[in-house]
This record gives sequence, C-alpha cells and structure tokens, in this order.
Amino acid sequence: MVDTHTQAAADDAATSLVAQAYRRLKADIIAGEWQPGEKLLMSQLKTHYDIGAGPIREALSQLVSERLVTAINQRGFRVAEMSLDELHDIYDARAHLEALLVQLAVERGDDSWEAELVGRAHTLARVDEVNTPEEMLHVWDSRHKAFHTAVVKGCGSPKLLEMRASLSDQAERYRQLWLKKTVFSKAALVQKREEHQALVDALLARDAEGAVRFIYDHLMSPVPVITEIMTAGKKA
Amino acid sequence: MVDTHTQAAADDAATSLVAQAYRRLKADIIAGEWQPGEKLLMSQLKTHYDIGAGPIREALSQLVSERLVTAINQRGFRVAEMSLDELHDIYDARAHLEALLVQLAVERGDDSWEAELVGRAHTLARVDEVNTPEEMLHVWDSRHKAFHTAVVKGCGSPKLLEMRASLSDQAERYRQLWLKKTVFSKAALVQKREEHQALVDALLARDAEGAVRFIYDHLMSPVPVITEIMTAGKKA
DNA sequence: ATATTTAAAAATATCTACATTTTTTTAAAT
DNA sequence: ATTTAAAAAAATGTAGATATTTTTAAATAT
Repeated sequence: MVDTHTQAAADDAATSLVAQAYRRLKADIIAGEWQPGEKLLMSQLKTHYDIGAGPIREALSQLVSERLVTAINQRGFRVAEMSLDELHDIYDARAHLEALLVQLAVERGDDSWEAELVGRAHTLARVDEVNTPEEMLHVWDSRHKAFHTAVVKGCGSPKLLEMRASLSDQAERYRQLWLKKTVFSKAALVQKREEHQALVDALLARDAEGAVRFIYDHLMSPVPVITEIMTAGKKA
Repeated sequence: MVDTHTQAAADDAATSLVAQAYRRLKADIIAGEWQPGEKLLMSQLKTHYDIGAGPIREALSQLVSERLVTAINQRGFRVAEMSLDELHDIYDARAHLEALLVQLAVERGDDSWEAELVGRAHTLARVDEVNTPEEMLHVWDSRHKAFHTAVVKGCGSPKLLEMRASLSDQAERYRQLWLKKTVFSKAALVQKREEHQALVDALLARDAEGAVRFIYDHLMSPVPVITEIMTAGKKA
C-alpha cells in the first residue's frame, strides 16, 4: 500500500522507480549516508529503498556516468572514492571552467541577466534575517548557489552550463566537508557580502579581468580548509 | 551458441551484456544507424542486439546521462534530436573548452608532453602514404584525433579531459556529417599539415595566445560546412 | 459526409521474481 | 602458512506479470 496523501508521495508516484532510486541514491551519496568506497550491495539497496534490482541498477548506471559511483563487472557497485588528488583536480577544473563562463557572461550577458544577478545578490545579502545558525547556513548556501548560477547563466551556453553542473555535483561531497565545519560569524558574513558586491560591480562594469580573477580565487578558497579536514580525518 | 574463436568475441565474453549493449548502441547512434529523434523500441532493440530488456535499459540510461539519448517516463527512449542551435552550442562550447585546455597545457606541459605531441604530429603528417581515399580519410581522422588529444593532455586535469571527451562524443554526430562530405585534395592535405605544424611551433615556444587563437579557429572551421549540410538536408 | 468522442484492443514500457553464473567466504587438507 | 574444495553470498540476466500508452474502429455529433 502506497501513501497517496502527501504531495511528495504524489510527485513520486508520477515518476518511475528508476527516477526515484536515482534521486534518493544521489542525495544519500552526497550526504554521506553511503560512504566513499563503500560497497553498494544490491540486497541492501533493495531492502533500504524497497525497490527491485532492475530500477536500482539503472539508477546506479547513471551515477556511474556522473562519476559518483564506480562499477566493476561481476563485482557490483561502490560509492566513488574521495581523494586529495581528486579534490584538487575537481576544484581547479571547476574554478577554471567557472572563470571561462564568467568571462563569456561579461561578453554576452544581456539586461535580464543583469537584473537576475542583481536580484540574487540582494536576496543573498539579506540572509542574516533568518533564525537559527543551522538554518542560516542552509539558507545562505542555497542562495549562494542561486547567485553564482545566475552569474554564469549569462554565458548563454547550455552545454557549458551542463558541464559546470556536472563538476558541481562531483564537488558537492567535498564542499559538504567544508560546509559542516563552517560557522559564520557576523564579521565573516559582512566580508562575504562585500566580496559578492565587488563581483557584481565588476560584472556590471563588464570588467572581465577583474571578475575572472575574483571568481577563480573565490572558488579555490575552500580548498586549504577541505585539505586540512581530509588530512586530519585520515589520522583519526 | 556463441562464437568463441575470434578475439573480439572473446573480449565481448569478458564484459557484461550491459557493456556490450552500451558500446554497440553508442557506436550505432553516432554512425546514424539509429536516426536522430527515432524511437528506440525495446522489442526492436532486443531482437537487433539479441540482449534482454534489462541490460539494454541500463545501457540506454547511461546514454541518457551522456545526452545521446532522451527518455520520457512510460514513453520509452529516443535518439537525441539534432538541431542547428545545438550544433552551434556544442562547437562553441567545445572550442572555448579546448582553448582553455591548450592554455593550461602551455603553462603546465612537461617534456613527455612535448615528446608525445611532436610524435603524434609526425605520424599525422605521414598520412599520404596510405592507399585508397576512404582509407586515407579514416586514418587521417584517427591520427588527427590522437594528435589533438596529445595536445590537451598537457593540461594535467583528468576532470577537464573528461568534460572534453563528453563534449567530443556529443559533437561526433555533427562531425560525421562534415567528414562524409570531405575529400582531401593533395593541396588541402598540405595546408592542414602546415596548420598543425604552426600549432606545434606555438606550443613548443609556449606561445599561449597564438596557440589558443589557432585552436579556437581550427575547431570552429567545420561549423559553416555542417550548417550548410543540415540546412540543405531539411529542404530535401 | 466529416469531424469528434468513446471504448476496446493492441502494443509498449516498466517492474518483479526467479534462474544462472561468478565471486567470496569458510573450513578442511596439505 | 598455503592450497584446495565446498558452501554461501552476490551479481547479472531472463521471462513473464502488470500498468500505461497508442492505435483502431465504432458511435456520436456537427
């Protein structure tokens, strides 16, 4: 018997079991519910998600394409490992790609791009109105993502935005490490706000060089922190 | 009964049916055996590849992730459509990305990178020793790809190289249109050779600006030809 | 007569249960 | 400790059951 009362259940019912398995597996892997390198036993997944082997295998196949899962013939699936090498590669690649998109956005962005990004920056700057620290971090994170997505949308290339989204998904597990250790002081929040305002100013002034330099440094800034967390984690 | 005599059959036997279905489907879609927009009927695929629905669905799921196939719940799979818009987006994205990789390769490439790319350029320049025109085109194409792959390898980023490979796969159906219409005259071959030599010279001289400008133009050059082919195809 | 709606039939996609093959574990023998 | 053989666990694949969509054709309305 399936719950048909909540909206979430109704949405779920409208999608295939493959899509449900994909969405839940991806979320759980990014959240660390299944650990890096962990074996994904079919019997375990079947019980946990209450979905048959077929749909689960299909979902896992997609996640293999996205590099969040690895597969070896006759030996099943595992959560993709994390490593310091990959951390540096992903962040470097992402920073260079994002810098390219910002460059193109400065060249190609139109009026609606400007309006959208100014709006997102404004919403992001209003984050301190929120209640608890955890809730604030969560709200800040989602608005921060929305702001940067609005910035790069100006590049006008769906394919480059897809590539960016793919790298962002791959970066997400590393970024979560950083996010969990981060607590925003009032001062830190003010500093972030000023940084983002500087980016907006450079973009509106169509100062490509300034915007590109900023975005590269901005994206690379969590890397030392994450490196430290991962190195410390190994010793423990 | 399965053929176990040829090496290809032995290799196939060592891989899963999913991997076989994936490899064959991808090759056939790129070769145009299944046309853009065509419905991929499960019954048809099962008969054609003599593989069950499960493995075929898994392979198709991966191709959905790679944007070569589309899926709609309860309505099955289709070969991804092709369009002029997508042609321009893919080639523009690929040219910008490749330019970025060349920039990084110039900054980061080491001795073994130089040796590899000089070697590939040399092999590419020797293509006219081959027999028939069709065979020549095929050999030129594969050596040309190997040369450019050697060039970008110098960037040192596995993730950026993955992104490039993904875009190249998506470009491949469009590139095939160009390749089928291309016949190399002796003069055209000489010109291509000189162009590639100029790129090699710029790379070895660590002239990033020159190499980047060249690579962008080089990658974009087939676009007008393909545009013409696709536009003409619509009228017919 | 033509177009639209409806209902039944056929075709198709999706999923589950089970069969087969391969790998891994266990424990006995060397 | 290493090898070997048997047993257990797991992955992969097939066949068929179920649910959905599409097609067909009859009935109704324009």
